[in-house]
Amino acid sequence: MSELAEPKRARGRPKKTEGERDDGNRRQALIAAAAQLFHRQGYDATSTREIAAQVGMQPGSPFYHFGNKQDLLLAVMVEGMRQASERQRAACARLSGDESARERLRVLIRNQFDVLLGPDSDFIPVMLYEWRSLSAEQRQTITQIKDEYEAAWIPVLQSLHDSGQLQAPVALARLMIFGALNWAVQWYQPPPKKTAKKSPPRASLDELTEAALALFLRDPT
Amino acid sequence: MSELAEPKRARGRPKKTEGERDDGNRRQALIAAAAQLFHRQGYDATSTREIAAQVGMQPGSPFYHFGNKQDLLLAVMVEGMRQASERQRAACARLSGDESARERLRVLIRNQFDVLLGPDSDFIPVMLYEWRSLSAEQRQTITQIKDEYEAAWIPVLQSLHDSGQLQAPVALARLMIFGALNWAVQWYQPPPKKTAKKSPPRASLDELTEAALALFLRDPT
DNA sequence: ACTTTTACCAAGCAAATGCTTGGCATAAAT
DNA sequence: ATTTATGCCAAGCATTTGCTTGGTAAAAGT
Repeated sequence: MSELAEPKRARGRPKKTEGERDDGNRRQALIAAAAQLFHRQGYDATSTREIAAQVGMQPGSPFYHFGNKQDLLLAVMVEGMRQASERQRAACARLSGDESARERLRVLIRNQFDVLLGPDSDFIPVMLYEWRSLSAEQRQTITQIKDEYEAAWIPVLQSLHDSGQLQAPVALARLMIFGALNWAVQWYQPPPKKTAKKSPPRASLDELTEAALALFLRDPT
Repeated sequence: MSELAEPKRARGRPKKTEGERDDGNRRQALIAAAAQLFHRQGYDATSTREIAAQVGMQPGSPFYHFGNKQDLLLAVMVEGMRQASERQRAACARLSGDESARERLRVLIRNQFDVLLGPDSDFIPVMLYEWRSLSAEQRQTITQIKDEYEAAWIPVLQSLHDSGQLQAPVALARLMIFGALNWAVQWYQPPPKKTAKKSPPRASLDELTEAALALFLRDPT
């Protein structure tokens, strides 16, 4: 029956003296598992036991890495914003510099869809739809990061507004555009790779991006 | 001390023989209280005890009116959709008939903002942001009602698309427009009545409506 | 006057959940 | 070789939570 001699996972990793080599990848595994489950079921509907089981831990073990469940949620969101910001920076850096404002908006929107709907993107949806579960000061923490992320949109929108391609006031336009994009989490289903018959036509992220541009922007002059 | 002779609330209402006169207004009180608390704190974060206390009941009493907590949530959503549909019907009926498509969209958007952000409008936000907590068949129930509600938008959008005022494909445009509007629940704060100094300028629902129209539509040639 | 129905209270149960505590095995540090 | 720090297990505690059950006061029906 009970063979207590399984090839147990390596235990007892010490502190890392030489520059964070191979640091807490168990902690990262917890964050990833939590992101997935929080996304699928919601924060309150997901127990810490479930998260522990997903990474092969015992029910109490996650609390070695995180003081409480809320801290784990915050970690998911911070990790998500870190990834999103990095991607956005990279995507913008890929622009040669003299692109049109319309083109720069296209890049921002496409990146947002990627972060929201792409593969392994559970983090940002969790941030968008579970942030009521944070404490007041935790909320302040991620609000700060989020504002920084969204700041990159303002000059682009302002430029489009000045050239007449965007008519609504910039502040409200930004909020509504984010709404239109973020809401996609609620309805988007990725197109099947092997196109089965009878499946309703589903749009790709590129098609979504074009539709969004067509919805928000007028023709340049 | 314990005076057990308080003027206890009338109890023992029988079945209504004559056409539903004064029917279950305690049940309605429960639905309203649940809507408010679900809206403020979320479904999972609100206990049935809290709802009971809000209407002056004992912890177990709500289960006389509703079989379980999920049924109460469903009742909130159904009630919300009933109100929203009725308002939308009334607003559309108020149109003289030969209005422009743009004008008809304005009415729809304005009504949506009313339902989302107006006073005593906790029902629809609950429906939008808590429907993960429903069972599969409950979800089907409100999906049906919601589709009916949203159906009124399609001919208007189609007409705008045909006339070139709306460029994006109608199906995607509808989803994105609803996203832009529904997302307002996350950020909108009504403008203060007595305009205190130092308060950031906050838009009225009319201003939101105009901004939305300016964002989505082009000039009608 | 009587029965029945309605709407609720009083009390509590069983399960789930967040979190704690003490200990142990492994690996790094000395 | 010894010590120390780390990462996790095993077990459980305390609270919360959805929900149940038996009883009961008041109104409606007869």
